[in-house]
Amino acid sequence: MQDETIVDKSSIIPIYYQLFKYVENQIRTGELKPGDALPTEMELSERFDISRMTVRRAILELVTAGMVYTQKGKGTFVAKPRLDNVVFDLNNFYDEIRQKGMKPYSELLETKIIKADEKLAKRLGIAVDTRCLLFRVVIFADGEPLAYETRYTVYTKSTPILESELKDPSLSNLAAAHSDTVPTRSKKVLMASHTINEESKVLGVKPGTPVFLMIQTIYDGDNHIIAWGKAIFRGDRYKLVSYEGWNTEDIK
Amino acid sequence: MQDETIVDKSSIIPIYYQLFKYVENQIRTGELKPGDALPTEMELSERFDISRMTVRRAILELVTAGMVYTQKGKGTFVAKPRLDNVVFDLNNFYDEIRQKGMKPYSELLETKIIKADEKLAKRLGIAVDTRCLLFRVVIFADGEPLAYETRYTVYTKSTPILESELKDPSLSNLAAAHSDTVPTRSKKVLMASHTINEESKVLGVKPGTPVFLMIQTIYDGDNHIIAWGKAIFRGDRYKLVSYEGWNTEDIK
DNA sequence: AAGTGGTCTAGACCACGTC
DNA sequence: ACGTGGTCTAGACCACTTT
Repeated sequence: MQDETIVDKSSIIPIYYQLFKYVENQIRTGELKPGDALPTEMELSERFDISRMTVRRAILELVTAGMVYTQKGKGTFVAKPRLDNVVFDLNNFYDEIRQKGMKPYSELLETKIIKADEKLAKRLGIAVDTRCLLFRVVIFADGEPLAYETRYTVYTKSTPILESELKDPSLSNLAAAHSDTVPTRSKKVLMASHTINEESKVLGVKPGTPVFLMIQTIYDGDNHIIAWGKAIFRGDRYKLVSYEGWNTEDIK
Repeated sequence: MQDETIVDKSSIIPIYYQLFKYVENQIRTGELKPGDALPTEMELSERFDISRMTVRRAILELVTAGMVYTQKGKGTFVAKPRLDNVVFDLNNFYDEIRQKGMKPYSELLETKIIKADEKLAKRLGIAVDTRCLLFRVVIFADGEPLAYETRYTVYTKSTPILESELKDPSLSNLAAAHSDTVPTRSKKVLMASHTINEESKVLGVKPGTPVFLMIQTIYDGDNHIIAWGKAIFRGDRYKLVSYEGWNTEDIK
Protein backbone atom coordinates (compact mmCIF):
# COMPACT_ATOMS: atom_id res chain seq x y z
CA MET A 1 0.00 0.00 0.00
CA GLN A 2 1.69 3.17 -1.18
CA ASP A 3 1.06 6.39 -3.04
CA GLU A 4 3.84 7.87 -5.13
CA THR A 5 1.76 10.68 -6.53
CA ILE A 6 2.32 12.85 -3.45
CA VAL A 7 5.88 12.08 -2.47
CA ASP A 8 8.58 11.78 -5.12
CA LYS A 9 11.44 9.79 -3.61
CA SER A 10 13.77 10.52 -6.53
CA SER A 11 13.30 14.29 -6.25
CA ILE A 12 16.05 16.60 -5.07
CA ILE A 13 13.56 18.03 -2.58
CA PRO A 14 13.82 16.18 0.73
CA ILE A 15 11.01 13.72 1.37
CA TYR A 16 10.24 15.15 4.80
CA TYR A 17 9.78 18.57 3.22
CA GLN A 18 7.44 17.21 0.54
CA LEU A 19 5.32 15.54 3.21
CA PHE A 20 5.38 18.69 5.34
CA LYS A 21 4.14 20.77 2.41
CA TYR A 22 1.49 18.18 1.59
CA VAL A 23 -0.02 18.21 5.07
CA GLU A 24 0.38 21.99 5.33
CA ASN A 25 -1.66 22.32 2.19
CA GLN A 26 -4.35 19.99 3.51
CA ILE A 27 -4.67 22.19 6.57
CA ARG A 28 -4.58 25.41 4.58
CA THR A 29 -7.33 24.29 2.22
CA GLY A 30 -9.50 23.11 5.09
CA GLU A 31 -9.28 19.43 4.17
CA LEU A 32 -7.91 19.05 7.67
CA LYS A 33 -9.61 21.30 10.21
CA PRO A 34 -8.50 22.41 13.68
CA GLY A 35 -9.01 19.50 16.08
CA ASP A 36 -8.82 16.84 13.36
CA ALA A 37 -6.37 14.01 13.89
CA LEU A 38 -3.58 13.48 11.40
CA PRO A 39 -3.02 9.93 10.17
CA THR A 40 -0.76 8.09 12.60
CA GLU A 41 2.96 8.02 11.95
CA MET A 42 2.81 4.33 11.04
CA GLU A 43 -0.01 5.00 8.60
CA LEU A 44 1.83 7.81 6.83
CA SER A 45 4.98 5.72 6.82
CA GLU A 46 3.20 2.84 5.07
CA ARG A 47 1.06 4.95 2.78
CA PHE A 48 4.03 6.76 1.24
CA ASP A 49 6.49 3.90 1.74
CA ILE A 50 8.92 6.02 3.73
CA SER A 51 10.51 5.40 7.09
CA ARG A 52 8.82 6.50 10.27
CA MET A 53 11.75 8.73 11.19
CA THR A 54 11.22 10.69 8.00
CA VAL A 55 7.53 11.05 8.80
CA ARG A 56 8.46 12.29 12.24
CA ARG A 57 10.80 14.88 10.76
CA ALA A 58 7.91 16.25 8.67
CA ILE A 59 5.59 16.35 11.68
CA LEU A 60 8.30 18.09 13.72
CA GLU A 61 8.34 20.87 11.14
CA LEU A 62 4.55 21.18 11.41
CA VAL A 63 4.79 21.37 15.19
CA THR A 64 7.47 24.06 14.94
CA ALA A 65 5.25 26.01 12.56
CA GLY A 66 2.48 25.82 15.16
CA MET A 67 0.08 24.06 12.80
CA VAL A 68 -0.22 20.76 14.69
CA TYR A 69 0.43 19.47 18.18
CA THR A 70 1.23 15.97 19.40
CA GLN A 71 -0.12 14.04 22.37
CA LYS A 72 1.79 11.02 23.59
CA GLY A 73 -0.31 7.91 23.39
CA LYS A 74 -3.12 9.68 21.54
CA GLY A 75 -2.06 11.14 18.24
CA THR A 76 -1.25 14.29 16.30
CA PHE A 77 -3.90 16.97 15.85
CA VAL A 78 -4.41 20.13 13.84
CA ALA A 79 -3.99 23.21 16.04
CA LYS A 80 -6.20 26.25 16.14
CA PRO A 81 -4.40 29.30 14.80
CA ARG A 82 -3.47 31.54 17.70
CA LEU A 83 -4.55 34.98 16.63
CA ASP A 84 -4.75 36.64 20.00
CA ASN A 85 -1.01 36.69 20.43
CA VAL A 86 0.92 39.52 18.93
CA VAL A 87 4.56 39.44 18.03
CA PHE A 88 6.18 42.68 16.99
CA ASP A 89 9.53 41.92 15.46
CA LEU A 90 11.81 44.77 14.56
CA ASN A 91 15.48 45.04 13.70
CA ASN A 92 17.74 47.92 14.54
CA PHE A 93 16.81 51.30 13.11
CA TYR A 94 19.32 51.16 10.29
CA ASP A 95 18.03 47.87 8.89
CA GLU A 96 14.40 48.88 9.38
CA ILE A 97 14.93 52.13 7.50
CA ARG A 98 16.82 50.42 4.68
CA GLN A 99 14.13 47.77 4.44
CA LYS A 100 11.56 50.47 3.80
CA GLY A 101 13.66 51.74 0.92
CA MET A 102 14.90 54.82 2.73
CA LYS A 103 18.38 56.00 3.48
CA PRO A 104 19.49 55.89 7.10
CA TYR A 105 21.94 58.41 8.47
CA SER A 106 22.91 59.33 11.98
CA GLU A 107 24.27 62.46 13.57
CA LEU A 108 26.30 62.41 16.72
CA LEU A 109 25.12 65.20 19.00
CA GLU A 110 27.45 64.54 21.86
CA THR A 111 29.94 62.00 23.16
CA LYS A 112 31.84 62.38 26.38
CA ILE A 113 33.23 60.63 29.39
CA ILE A 114 31.35 61.32 32.58
CA LYS A 115 31.32 60.15 36.17
CA ALA A 116 28.18 58.27 37.07
CA ASP A 117 25.75 60.16 39.25
CA GLU A 118 23.41 58.28 41.57
CA LYS A 119 20.70 57.75 38.96
CA LEU A 120 23.05 56.43 36.30
CA ALA A 121 24.95 54.29 38.77
CA LYS A 122 21.70 52.62 39.69
CA ARG A 123 20.74 52.06 36.06
CA LEU A 124 24.08 50.47 35.23
CA GLY A 125 24.41 48.64 38.52
CA ILE A 126 27.77 50.26 39.30
CA ALA A 127 29.32 52.47 41.98
CA VAL A 128 28.79 56.22 41.91
CA ASP A 129 31.61 58.11 40.15
CA THR A 130 32.55 55.16 37.93
CA ARG A 131 33.71 56.46 34.54
CA CYS A 132 31.05 56.08 31.85
CA LEU A 133 30.70 56.87 28.20
CA LEU A 134 27.77 58.98 27.05
CA PHE A 135 26.40 59.05 23.50
CA ARG A 136 23.63 61.18 22.09
CA VAL A 137 22.61 60.25 18.57
CA VAL A 138 19.88 61.32 16.16
CA ILE A 139 18.90 58.85 13.46
CA PHE A 140 17.53 60.14 10.17
CA ALA A 141 15.50 58.44 7.44
CA ASP A 142 15.81 60.19 4.09
CA GLY A 143 17.01 63.33 5.82
CA GLU A 144 14.15 63.49 8.31
CA PRO A 145 14.83 62.90 12.01
CA LEU A 146 13.19 59.68 13.14
CA ALA A 147 14.72 58.71 16.46
CA TYR A 148 16.77 60.17 19.27
CA GLU A 149 18.91 57.92 21.40
CA THR A 150 20.84 58.43 24.61
CA ARG A 151 23.25 55.67 25.59
CA TYR A 152 25.56 54.92 28.45
CA THR A 153 28.25 52.28 28.81
CA VAL A 154 30.76 51.62 31.52
CA TYR A 155 34.12 52.92 30.29
CA THR A 156 36.64 50.47 31.68
CA LYS A 157 38.86 49.81 28.70
CA SER A 158 39.85 53.34 27.68
CA THR A 159 39.31 52.16 24.13
CA PRO A 160 39.38 55.01 21.65
CA ILE A 161 36.03 55.79 20.05
CA LEU A 162 36.16 54.58 16.48
CA GLU A 163 34.67 56.24 13.46
CA SER A 164 33.02 52.95 12.52
CA GLU A 165 30.95 52.97 15.70
CA LEU A 166 29.40 56.24 14.69
CA LYS A 167 28.40 55.04 11.25
CA ASP A 168 26.06 52.20 12.10
CA PRO A 169 25.47 52.62 15.77
CA SER A 170 23.68 50.15 17.95
CA LEU A 171 23.79 49.84 21.68
CA SER A 172 25.08 46.28 21.65
CA ASN A 173 27.94 47.16 19.30
CA LEU A 174 28.80 50.02 21.57
CA ALA A 175 28.73 47.71 24.54
CA ALA A 176 30.92 45.16 22.78
CA ALA A 177 33.52 47.75 21.88
CA HIS A 178 33.86 49.35 25.31
CA SER A 179 33.43 46.47 27.66
CA ASP A 180 35.68 43.69 28.88
CA THR A 181 32.86 41.19 28.63
CA VAL A 182 30.69 39.97 25.78
CA PRO A 183 27.11 41.25 25.56
CA THR A 184 24.84 38.20 25.47
CA ARG A 185 21.45 39.37 26.68
CA SER A 186 19.28 42.41 26.32
CA LYS A 187 16.03 43.67 27.75
CA LYS A 188 13.90 46.24 26.02
CA VAL A 189 10.78 47.94 27.30
CA LEU A 190 8.51 49.83 24.93
CA MET A 191 6.21 52.56 26.16
CA ALA A 192 3.91 55.15 24.69
CA SER A 193 4.88 58.69 25.53
CA HIS A 194 5.15 62.17 24.09
CA THR A 195 8.04 64.53 23.48
CA ILE A 196 9.23 67.06 25.98
CA ASN A 197 10.96 70.25 24.93
CA GLU A 198 14.49 69.11 24.19
CA GLU A 199 13.33 66.02 22.33
CA SER A 200 10.87 68.03 20.28
CA LYS A 201 13.63 70.32 19.09
CA VAL A 202 15.95 67.47 18.17
CA LEU A 203 13.25 65.59 16.29
CA GLY A 204 11.84 68.74 14.75
CA VAL A 205 8.29 68.17 15.96
CA LYS A 206 5.82 70.03 18.15
CA PRO A 207 6.08 69.42 21.90
CA GLY A 208 3.63 66.73 22.93
CA THR A 209 3.95 64.71 19.72
CA PRO A 210 3.22 61.00 20.37
CA VAL A 211 6.36 58.89 20.45
CA PHE A 212 7.50 55.40 21.29
CA LEU A 213 9.90 55.29 24.20
CA MET A 214 12.21 52.31 24.40
CA ILE A 215 14.50 51.54 27.32
CA GLN A 216 17.26 49.07 26.56
CA THR A 217 19.50 47.27 28.99
CA ILE A 218 22.39 45.09 27.81
CA TYR A 219 23.83 42.33 29.98
CA ASP A 220 26.93 40.17 29.77
CA GLY A 221 27.17 36.44 30.49
CA ASP A 222 27.29 37.07 34.24
CA ASN A 223 24.16 39.24 34.16
CA HIS A 224 26.07 42.41 34.83
CA ILE A 225 24.65 45.43 33.09
CA ILE A 226 27.15 46.77 30.57
CA ALA A 227 25.03 49.31 28.75
CA TRP A 228 21.83 51.25 29.13
CA GLY A 229 19.97 53.29 26.56
CA LYS A 230 16.87 55.34 25.94
CA ALA A 231 15.43 55.70 22.45
CA ILE A 232 12.59 57.95 21.42
CA PHE A 233 11.06 57.49 18.00
CA ARG A 234 8.31 59.36 16.29
CA GLY A 235 4.88 57.80 16.48
CA ASP A 236 3.81 59.58 13.32
CA ARG A 237 6.63 58.00 11.30
CA TYR A 238 7.14 54.62 12.86
CA LYS A 239 4.70 51.72 13.04
CA LEU A 240 5.12 48.21 14.37
CA VAL A 241 3.48 45.53 12.27
CA SER A 242 2.70 41.98 13.30
CA TYR A 243 1.36 39.02 11.34
CA GLU A 244 -0.06 35.98 13.08
CA GLY A 245 -1.52 32.66 12.01
CA TRP A 246 -0.88 30.30 9.15
CA ASN A 247 0.75 31.34 5.89
CA THR A 248 0.89 34.99 6.65
CA GLU A 249 3.11 35.50 3.60
CA ASP A 250 0.04 36.10 1.42
CA ILE A 251 -1.13 39.20 3.27
CA LYS A 252 2.26 40.82 3.66
CA MET B 1 36.94 6.45 23.73
CA GLN B 2 33.97 7.64 25.74
CA ASP B 3 33.01 9.88 28.61
CA GLU B 4 30.09 8.91 30.81
CA THR B 5 30.55 11.78 33.25
CA ILE B 6 28.63 14.18 30.99
CA VAL B 7 25.92 12.03 29.47
CA ASP B 8 24.04 9.53 31.60
CA LYS B 9 22.50 6.96 29.28
CA SER B 10 20.43 5.39 32.04
CA SER B 11 18.85 8.70 33.07
CA ILE B 12 15.19 9.48 32.46
CA ILE B 13 16.33 12.71 30.81
CA PRO B 14 16.75 12.20 27.07
CA ILE B 15 20.34 11.92 25.92
CA TYR B 16 19.92 14.56 23.24
CA TYR B 17 18.70 16.99 25.88
CA GLN B 18 21.64 16.25 28.17
CA LEU B 19 24.04 16.91 25.31
CA PHE B 20 22.14 20.06 24.35
CA LYS B 21 22.41 21.39 27.90
CA TYR B 22 26.08 20.44 28.07
CA VAL B 23 27.01 22.41 24.94
CA GLU B 24 24.69 25.26 25.90
CA ASN B 25 26.54 25.55 29.16
CA GLN B 26 29.90 25.54 27.41
CA ILE B 27 28.71 28.45 25.29
CA ARG B 28 27.16 30.27 28.20
CA THR B 29 30.31 30.08 30.31
CA GLY B 30 32.48 31.20 27.42
CA GLU B 31 34.31 27.89 27.08
CA LEU B 32 33.00 28.03 23.52
CA LYS B 33 33.02 31.51 22.05
CA PRO B 34 31.17 32.95 19.04
CA GLY B 35 32.86 31.73 15.88
CA ASP B 36 34.37 28.64 17.54
CA ALA B 37 33.74 25.30 15.89
CA LEU B 38 31.89 22.61 17.80
CA PRO B 39 33.38 19.11 17.76
CA THR B 40 32.21 17.27 14.66
CA GLU B 41 29.14 15.06 14.89
CA MET B 42 31.26 11.92 14.56
CA GLU B 43 33.56 13.13 17.33
CA LEU B 44 30.69 13.82 19.74
CA SER B 45 29.12 10.52 18.77
CA GLU B 46 32.29 8.59 19.65
CA ARG B 47 33.22 10.63 22.69
CA PHE B 48 29.89 10.01 24.45
CA ASP B 49 29.25 6.64 22.80
CA ILE B 50 25.91 7.70 21.39
CA SER B 51 24.55 7.47 17.89
CA ARG B 52 25.12 10.26 15.39
CA MET B 53 21.36 10.80 14.98
CA THR B 54 21.12 11.59 18.68
CA VAL B 55 23.99 14.04 18.41
CA ARG B 56 22.23 15.67 15.47
CA ARG B 57 19.04 16.02 17.49
CA ALA B 58 20.97 17.90 20.18
CA ILE B 59 22.58 20.18 17.60
CA LEU B 60 19.20 20.80 15.98
CA GLU B 61 17.96 22.14 19.31
CA LEU B 62 20.97 24.44 19.54
CA VAL B 63 20.31 25.70 16.01
CA THR B 64 16.66 26.32 16.87
CA ALA B 65 17.75 28.24 19.96
CA GLY B 66 19.95 30.40 17.71
CA MET B 67 23.12 29.47 19.58
CA VAL B 68 24.92 27.66 16.77
CA TYR B 69 24.72 27.45 13.00
CA THR B 70 25.76 24.68 10.64
CA GLN B 71 27.64 24.83 7.34
CA LYS B 72 27.48 21.86 5.04
CA GLY B 73 30.91 20.39 4.43
CA LYS B 74 32.53 22.67 7.00
CA GLY B 75 31.18 22.20 10.48
CA THR B 76 29.03 23.63 13.26
CA PHE B 77 29.90 26.97 14.79
CA VAL B 78 28.86 29.09 17.76
CA ALA B 79 26.69 32.02 16.67
CA LYS B 80 26.90 35.61 17.82
CA PRO B 81 23.89 36.61 19.93
CA ARG B 82 21.65 38.93 17.93
CA LEU B 83 20.77 41.74 20.30
CA ASP B 84 19.68 44.37 17.80
CA ASN B 85 16.46 42.61 17.00
CA VAL B 86 13.49 43.21 19.22
CA VAL B 87 10.56 40.90 19.62
CA PHE B 88 7.58 42.13 21.56
CA ASP B 89 5.34 39.22 22.35
CA LEU B 90 2.01 39.86 23.99
CA ASN B 91 -1.11 37.81 24.50
CA ASN B 92 -4.64 39.10 24.53
CA PHE B 93 -5.49 41.62 27.21
CA TYR B 94 -7.20 39.14 29.48
CA ASP B 95 -4.21 36.82 29.68
CA GLU B 96 -1.75 39.70 29.99
CA ILE B 97 -3.69 41.19 32.87
CA ARG B 98 -4.05 37.86 34.64
CA GLN B 99 -0.35 37.18 34.17
CA LYS B 100 0.44 40.37 36.02
CA GLY B 101 -1.66 39.16 38.93
CA MET B 102 -4.53 41.53 38.27
CA LYS B 103 -8.19 40.83 37.67
CA PRO B 104 -9.49 41.48 34.17
CA TYR B 105 -13.04 42.60 33.55
CA SER B 106 -14.75 44.07 30.54
CA GLU B 107 -17.73 46.30 30.09
CA LEU B 108 -19.79 46.33 26.94
CA LEU B 109 -20.55 49.91 26.01
CA GLU B 110 -22.47 49.23 22.86
CA THR B 111 -23.37 46.43 20.47
CA LYS B 112 -25.54 46.90 17.44
CA ILE B 113 -26.11 45.91 13.85
CA ILE B 114 -25.27 48.62 11.37
CA LYS B 115 -25.07 49.07 7.63
CA ALA B 116 -21.52 49.65 6.45
CA ASP B 117 -20.74 53.18 5.37
CA GLU B 118 -18.04 53.82 2.80
CA LYS B 119 -15.18 53.93 5.28
CA LEU B 120 -16.16 50.69 7.01
CA ALA B 121 -16.89 48.94 3.72
CA LYS B 122 -13.37 49.72 2.60
CA ARG B 123 -11.87 48.51 5.86
CA LEU B 124 -13.72 45.20 5.69
CA GLY B 125 -13.40 44.83 1.93
CA ILE B 126 -17.17 44.56 1.46
CA ALA B 127 -19.95 46.41 -0.35
CA VAL B 128 -21.51 49.52 1.15
CA ASP B 129 -24.68 48.79 3.16
CA THR B 130 -23.62 45.25 4.04
CA ARG B 131 -24.89 44.37 7.51
CA CYS B 132 -22.16 44.53 10.14
CA LEU B 133 -21.85 43.97 13.84
CA LEU B 134 -20.40 46.74 15.99
CA PHE B 135 -18.87 46.20 19.42
CA ARG B 136 -17.52 48.79 21.82
CA VAL B 137 -15.75 47.35 24.84
CA VAL B 138 -13.74 48.73 27.75
CA ILE B 139 -11.30 46.38 29.42
CA PHE B 140 -10.44 46.89 33.08
CA ALA B 141 -7.52 45.68 35.19
CA ASP B 142 -8.32 45.64 38.90
CA GLY B 143 -11.20 48.00 38.31
CA GLU B 144 -9.18 50.56 36.41
CA PRO B 145 -9.87 51.10 32.69
CA LEU B 146 -6.93 49.94 30.62
CA ALA B 147 -8.09 49.60 27.04
CA TYR B 148 -10.91 50.68 24.77
CA GLU B 149 -11.76 48.58 21.75
CA THR B 150 -14.01 49.13 18.77
CA ARG B 151 -14.67 46.09 16.60
CA TYR B 152 -16.53 45.34 13.42
CA THR B 153 -17.41 42.01 11.83
CA VAL B 154 -19.52 41.15 8.83
CA TYR B 155 -22.86 39.89 10.11
CA THR B 156 -23.82 37.16 7.69
CA LYS B 157 -24.97 34.40 9.99
CA SER B 158 -27.56 36.17 12.10
CA THR B 159 -26.06 34.28 15.01
CA PRO B 160 -27.36 35.48 18.37
CA ILE B 161 -24.80 37.31 20.47
CA LEU B 162 -23.83 35.01 23.30
CA GLU B 163 -23.11 35.97 26.85
CA SER B 164 -19.87 34.00 26.71
CA GLU B 165 -18.53 36.26 23.99
CA LEU B 166 -18.84 39.22 26.25
CA LYS B 167 -16.97 37.61 29.10
CA ASP B 168 -13.58 37.02 27.49
CA PRO B 169 -13.77 38.99 24.32
CA SER B 170 -11.20 38.90 21.59
CA LEU B 171 -11.55 39.96 18.01
CA SER B 172 -10.74 36.56 16.60
CA ASN B 173 -13.33 34.84 18.79
CA LEU B 174 -15.85 37.38 17.66
CA ALA B 175 -14.93 36.74 14.07
CA ALA B 176 -15.16 32.98 14.52
CA ALA B 177 -18.63 33.23 16.04
CA HIS B 178 -20.16 35.51 13.47
CA SER B 179 -18.55 34.43 10.24
CA ASP B 180 -19.09 31.53 7.87
CA THR B 181 -15.36 31.05 7.47
CA VAL B 182 -12.56 30.25 9.89
CA PRO B 183 -10.20 33.04 10.93
CA THR B 184 -6.68 31.89 10.12
CA ARG B 185 -4.60 35.03 9.76
CA SER B 186 -4.35 38.37 11.44
CA LYS B 187 -2.45 41.59 10.92
CA LYS B 188 -1.83 44.07 13.69
CA VAL B 189 -0.27 47.49 13.47
CA LEU B 190 0.89 49.27 16.59
CA MET B 191 1.22 53.04 16.72
CA ALA B 192 1.94 55.70 19.31
CA SER B 193 -0.85 58.18 19.71
CA HIS B 194 -2.79 60.16 22.29
CA THR B 195 -6.39 60.18 23.41
CA ILE B 196 -9.04 62.40 21.94
CA ASN B 197 -12.06 63.53 23.91
CA GLU B 198 -14.33 60.50 23.80
CA GLU B 199 -11.49 58.08 24.48
CA SER B 200 -10.24 60.16 27.37
CA LYS B 201 -13.65 59.99 29.02
CA VAL B 202 -13.98 56.25 28.57
CA LEU B 203 -10.49 55.57 29.89
CA GLY B 204 -10.79 58.16 32.63
CA VAL B 205 -7.65 60.06 31.70
CA LYS B 206 -6.82 63.60 30.64
CA PRO B 207 -7.17 64.38 26.92
CA GLY B 208 -3.80 63.99 25.21
CA THR B 209 -2.62 61.12 27.41
CA PRO B 210 -0.11 58.91 25.52
CA VAL B 211 -1.63 55.66 24.33
CA PHE B 212 -0.83 52.72 22.14
CA LEU B 213 -3.13 52.43 19.15
CA MET B 214 -3.46 49.00 17.60
CA ILE B 215 -5.33 48.28 14.39
CA GLN B 216 -6.24 44.62 13.88
CA THR B 217 -7.43 42.95 10.73
CA ILE B 218 -8.56 39.32 10.73
CA TYR B 219 -8.54 37.21 7.56
CA ASP B 220 -9.97 33.84 6.65
CA GLY B 221 -8.28 31.12 4.60
CA ASP B 222 -9.13 32.89 1.35
CA ASN B 223 -7.67 36.20 2.53
CA HIS B 224 -11.04 37.84 2.88
CA ILE B 225 -11.25 40.28 5.73
CA ILE B 226 -13.77 39.04 8.28
CA ALA B 227 -13.12 41.44 11.13
CA TRP B 228 -11.53 44.78 11.83
CA GLY B 229 -10.76 46.39 15.15
CA LYS B 230 -9.17 49.38 16.81
CA ALA B 231 -7.77 49.13 20.32
CA ILE B 232 -6.47 51.99 22.41
CA PHE B 233 -4.56 51.19 25.55
CA ARG B 234 -3.06 53.46 28.12
CA GLY B 235 0.65 54.16 27.73
CA ASP B 236 0.96 54.91 31.42
CA ARG B 237 -0.35 51.48 32.42
CA TYR B 238 0.84 49.21 29.66
CA LYS B 239 4.40 48.34 28.67
CA LEU B 240 5.77 45.95 26.10
CA VAL B 241 8.82 44.02 27.24
CA SER B 242 11.25 42.10 25.09
CA TYR B 243 14.16 39.84 25.97
CA GLU B 244 16.80 38.90 23.43
CA GLY B 245 19.91 36.74 23.39
CA TRP B 246 20.93 33.57 25.15
CA ASN B 247 19.36 32.36 28.38
CA THR B 248 17.17 35.31 28.93
CA GLU B 249 15.37 33.41 31.69
CA ASP B 250 17.85 34.69 34.26
CA ILE B 251 17.01 38.35 33.80
CA LYS B 252 13.26 37.94 33.69
C1' DA C 1 40.75 11.83 -1.43
C1' DA C 2 39.16 12.85 3.01
C1' DG C 3 36.08 15.03 6.10
C1' DT C 4 31.85 17.50 7.03
C1' DG C 5 26.87 18.08 7.68
C1' DG C 6 22.04 16.55 5.32
C1' DT C 7 18.99 12.91 4.48
C1' DC C 8 17.10 8.33 5.02
C1' DT C 9 16.32 3.53 6.54
C1' DA C 10 14.55 -0.50 9.29
C1' DG C 11 14.55 -1.87 13.01
C1' DA C 12 14.14 -1.43 18.66
C1' DC C 13 12.31 -0.27 23.36
C1' DC C 14 9.72 2.98 26.14
C1' DA C 15 5.75 5.77 28.46
C1' DC C 16 1.36 6.94 27.90
C1' DG C 17 -3.75 6.69 26.78
C1' DT C 18 -7.67 3.84 25.57
C1' DC C 19 -10.29 -0.17 25.56
C1' DA D 1 -3.66 -5.78 25.40
C1' DC D 2 -3.07 -2.62 21.95
C1' DG D 3 -2.01 1.59 19.53
C1' DT D 4 0.12 6.04 19.95
C1' DG D 5 3.97 9.25 19.91
C1' DG D 6 9.11 9.79 22.08
C1' DT D 7 13.67 8.19 22.01
C1' DC D 8 17.61 5.71 20.16
C1' DT D 9 20.60 2.82 17.23
C1' DA D 10 23.95 1.44 13.50
C1' DG D 11 24.31 1.60 9.56
C1' DA D 12 23.92 3.97 4.44
C1' DC D 13 24.41 7.38 0.58
C1' DC D 14 24.66 12.18 -0.76
C1' DA D 15 26.45 17.13 -1.61
C1' DC D 16 29.59 20.10 -0.23
C1' DT D 17 34.28 22.00 1.35
C1' DT D 18 39.00 21.47 2.12
C1' DT D 19 43.41 19.34 1.35
